[in-house]
Amino acid sequence: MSATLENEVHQTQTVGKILECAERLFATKGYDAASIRDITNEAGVNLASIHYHFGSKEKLLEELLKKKLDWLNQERLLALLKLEQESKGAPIRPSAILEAFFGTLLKMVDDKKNGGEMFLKLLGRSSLEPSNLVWSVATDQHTDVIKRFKSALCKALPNVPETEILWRFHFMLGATTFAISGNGLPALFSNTNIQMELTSTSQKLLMKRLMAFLLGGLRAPLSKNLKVCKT
Amino acid sequence: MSATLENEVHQTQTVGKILECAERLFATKGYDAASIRDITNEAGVNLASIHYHFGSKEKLLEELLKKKLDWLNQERLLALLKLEQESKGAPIRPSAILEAFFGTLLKMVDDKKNGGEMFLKLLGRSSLEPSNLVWSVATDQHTDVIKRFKSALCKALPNVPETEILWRFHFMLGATTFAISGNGLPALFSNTNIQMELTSTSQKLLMKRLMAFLLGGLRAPLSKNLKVCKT
DNA sequence: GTCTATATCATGATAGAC
DNA sequence: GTCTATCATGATATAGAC
Repeated sequence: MSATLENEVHQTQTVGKILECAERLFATKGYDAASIRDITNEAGVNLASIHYHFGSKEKLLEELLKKKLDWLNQERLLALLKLEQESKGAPIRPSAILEAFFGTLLKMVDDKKNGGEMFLKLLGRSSLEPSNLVWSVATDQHTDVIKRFKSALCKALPNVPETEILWRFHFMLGATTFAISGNGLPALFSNTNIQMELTSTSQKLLMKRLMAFLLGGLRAPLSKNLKVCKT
Repeated sequence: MSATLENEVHQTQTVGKILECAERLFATKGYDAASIRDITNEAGVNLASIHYHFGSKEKLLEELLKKKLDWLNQERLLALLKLEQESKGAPIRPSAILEAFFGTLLKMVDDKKNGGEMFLKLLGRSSLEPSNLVWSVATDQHTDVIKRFKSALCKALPNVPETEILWRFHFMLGATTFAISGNGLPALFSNTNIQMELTSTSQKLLMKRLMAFLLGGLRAPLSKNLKVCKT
C-alpha cells in the first residue's frame, strides 16, 4: 500500500516535471529545437520516461495543448454563460462577447507562474503548422464553445451573415495570435522613436488596442459582392 | 573556357533545383521535417551540395525567404508609387493602400507555377518562430517599404495616431497570415452546413472578405484610454 | 506497474578524394 | 564543383531491472 502510494507520488512527480519543463522548452526553443534530452535532463528524469508516459514526443505536445486548451475553453464558456445570464435573452454587446473569447486568452499572458505567455506563443506557432496539431486535438468541448460564441455573435450582429462571422472569427484569431507573439514588431517599429513603448506596453493597453481593432473588423460593412451571396 | 561555362551552367542548375525543391518541401512538410536528404534526393543532386552552395540548411531557408521577400516588397513599392503618382500629393484611399500591401501578398497564392501558396504558408509559419528568421532577413528595402506604407496610412487616416497605425499594421499581418494558411477553418466550420464553401472559395472572394475586415479594424474608433495618450 | 540502460535508425554537418 | 565516408547528436523502440 505504501509502495503504491510512493509509486503514485513518484509518477505524478515525474509526469508533472516533464510537463512543466516541456512546456517551457517547447515555448522558448520551439518544438523541434527542444530535444527530449533537453527536457528529461532539465526535469531530472530518465531519457525514456517521455516515451513511457506519453508514447512519443508529439503525444507529449498534444497532451500539453489539450490540457491547457480544455482549461481555456472552460473559462471562455463560463464567461459567455455569465454574459448570457446577465442579459436574459437579449443580444449581448459584441465587445463583451469578444472580451469573453479573446480576453480570456490574453489574460493568460499575465499568468507568469504557469508560463502563460510562453504557452500562448507555442499555441500560436502550433496553429500554423502543417501537422495541424492544435486543431486536431480540438475536443467536442472546443467545437461546442466555438458554436456557442458564433451563435452569440450572430445574434449580436444580425446584419452580418453567418458565413461572414466565421471568416471574421478566423481573421480575429490571426490578429490575436500576432498580438501575443510580437515577433514582427521590432521590424515595424524600427526607425521610429516609439520602440521604447514596446517593452513597457502593459497587457491592459495591448488588450484595449486589440479589442478596438477586432471590433472594427467584426462590424465592418460588407463589400458589395458579399452582400449579394448572403446565406 | 568551355569547362568554366559548363560548370556555371551546372552550378545554376544545381542551385536552382535545390531552391525549387527546398521551397516546396519546406512549405509542405515544414522546415524541420524536410531533411536535406529529402531535398537533395528530390532535386537529384548530391547530399553535400546544400552545404557547399548555401553553407547550412538554415542559410538555405534564409536565402529562399530573402529572395521572395525582396521581390514581394518591390511589387508593393511599385503599387504604392503608382497610387501616389495618381493622387498627386492628396491622401490615398485607405483601401487602396491596403490593397497595395496585402493584395500584392495575396496575389501570390494564385502563382501556382512558383508555388506561391506554399511559400506564403511557409512565410506565415516562419514569422512566428522563435528564431525570428523572417524578420532578421529584413533588408533596408523591407524597412523602407514599411516606412512608406506607414506614412501613406498616417496621411490617409489623420485621426489615428502613428503608434496605433503601427500596431494595427501588426494585427493586419496576423489576420492576413491566418487568411492564407486556413488551418483553423475546418474546426470553425465544422457542424455548419457551409464547409463546402471552404475549398470552392475563390481567391477573389477571400480577398474581398479580408479587405473588408482589415479596413474595419484599421479605421476602428480608438478606445478612450488610447485617445488620451495620443502621441 | 514504473523506471532504466541499451540498441537502432535518421538527421545535419564536415573532411578529403576526385 | 562533386562525391563518398564518417561523425556527433537526437528520436524512438525494446529488453529487462526494480
